[in-house]
Amino acid sequence: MTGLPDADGRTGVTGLTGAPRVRIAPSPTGPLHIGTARTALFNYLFARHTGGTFILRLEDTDQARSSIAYEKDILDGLHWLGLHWDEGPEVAGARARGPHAPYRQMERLPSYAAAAERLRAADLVYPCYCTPELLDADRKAQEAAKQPPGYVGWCASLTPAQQAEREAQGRRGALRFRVGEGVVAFDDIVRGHVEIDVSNLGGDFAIVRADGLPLYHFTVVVDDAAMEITHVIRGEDHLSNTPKHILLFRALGYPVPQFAHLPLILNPDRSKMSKRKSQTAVSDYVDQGFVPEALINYLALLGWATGTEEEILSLDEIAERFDLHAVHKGGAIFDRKRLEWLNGQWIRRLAAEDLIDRLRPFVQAELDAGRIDWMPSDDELRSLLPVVQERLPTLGAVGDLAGFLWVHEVPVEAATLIPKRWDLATTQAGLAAAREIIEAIGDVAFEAEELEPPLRALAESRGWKPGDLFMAIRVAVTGRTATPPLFDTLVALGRERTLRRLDRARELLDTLGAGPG
RNA sequence: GCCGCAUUCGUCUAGAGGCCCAGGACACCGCCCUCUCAAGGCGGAGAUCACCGGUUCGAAUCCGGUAUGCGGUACCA
Repeated sequence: MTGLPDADGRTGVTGLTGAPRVRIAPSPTGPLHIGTARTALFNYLFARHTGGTFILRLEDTDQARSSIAYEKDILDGLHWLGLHWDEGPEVAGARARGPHAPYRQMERLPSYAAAAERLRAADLVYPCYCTPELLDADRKAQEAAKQPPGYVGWCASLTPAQQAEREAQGRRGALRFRVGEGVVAFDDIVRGHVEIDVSNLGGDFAIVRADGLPLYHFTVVVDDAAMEITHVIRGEDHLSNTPKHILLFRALGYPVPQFAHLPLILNPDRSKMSKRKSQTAVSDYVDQGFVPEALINYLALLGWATGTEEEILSLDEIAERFDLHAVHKGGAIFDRKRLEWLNGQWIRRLAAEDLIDRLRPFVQAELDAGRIDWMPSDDELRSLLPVVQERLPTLGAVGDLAGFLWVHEVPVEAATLIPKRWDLATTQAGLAAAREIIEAIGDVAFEAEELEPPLRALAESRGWKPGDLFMAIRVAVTGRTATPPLFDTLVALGRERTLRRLDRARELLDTLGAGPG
């Protein structure tokens, strides 16, 4: 096996001078989050722009919250976005490939144990037997005294004999890292120079739990070193944790990578984007019919700009232009309206066959939900594209836009059937006359160019505004006041169904006329 | 509380001392196109560049302070 890297106690700082190696390290404790996707994107862009390597590593040491279902959601989402990684697990649950495998932390336990042992041998770490209750009481006391909370160090100077005594009682200690004193400084690629005094770190922090499972701050350092990560590109929420990581890199004798902390994506109230206040799951955007091109394009421009006025850019075009130094420092509110606009832009750019392929699952979903009665053929969809493509804000809008074509009967409200400027009698007359004209046009000639002139002529001869006549017909055959262009709609519906729906609408009007009032 | 980070139109942003009494885009409003809805075109409104002081002939851009916001402060990641 390839585990136990650095068990030889390597201490020489070799430096990280080769091609860049970056990683995205999500925890499978929830569905793929927009923020994680953005971090993944920026790592990917940096790797592609610099000819570096992009790695996926799963941080699953929080066994209580991690699950294979979430792992699958994360991998699926990243694949959907087109953010392909060079090393890491391709399929949820499956073994990963790559020179530093495995890429799941629960499969890398021996390496953390070895690293912890090295720190223990150097007395840079010590077992702490404090109970959660004691820790909690300490914290409360500190809060009450307006003191910064932190580990007070009860177990920092236990003698080997005292430790042995506790172990003999069957107590297992967590491992705490001695933070020492001084100031940790680093030059963040996006934030610039940052300095934090070690006294603000909250005391000696735990790197291994009492049950033996390693903790985040520890695993991230051991793995980043083992995987030879050169640039740690992550969310700003980790900025304050960075000194802890640097201390560990040094203690372990590893070269310290470069850091780049990305601005946060915000809720409308400017707090960190959260499930409570925003739609954060990438899968929800997929389900609603956003195309990956648009989400990528949107996310890339959230916290970064090309410096030009280019706005619609593909993943490859963005990678060509990407520069980590140009990333913003301030957080950015997630603006769904702008995402929708971008989505429309990308949908309009799709080739016909591609659009049909992407639309099909959404039409199928309409069928599954019982909102339509049958599946249209690809030919049918293809003939609809000229009038539908520019009207789709999302793929999911297809049912709303054209669903009336694939149902046996369309619900029509009598009230909307009568155009604003018309009354009942005019509408009845209009639909009756229109019906005759439409019926007179044979199946063969049932084309938009054949339908429009005679209907327009009818309106003129009666002194009606064409728009009113067309609106009456529109509502009669679709049940709605907003649809694709009328004549294309009639053609898509076909002569028979158009006539049938006109008849039904006229019957509806007749019952209205016969009713009270 | 402590530590850290941030702050240009409602939103995303351009801007790295004079080209900016601040440009683009989304959203909004109006007009055009038009059978509705979109798309598209044109135009409009919208930012005393958080505030105060300093440096400079000149500051959105440099320095200091203040305010506000956010993040972190776990045997979560």
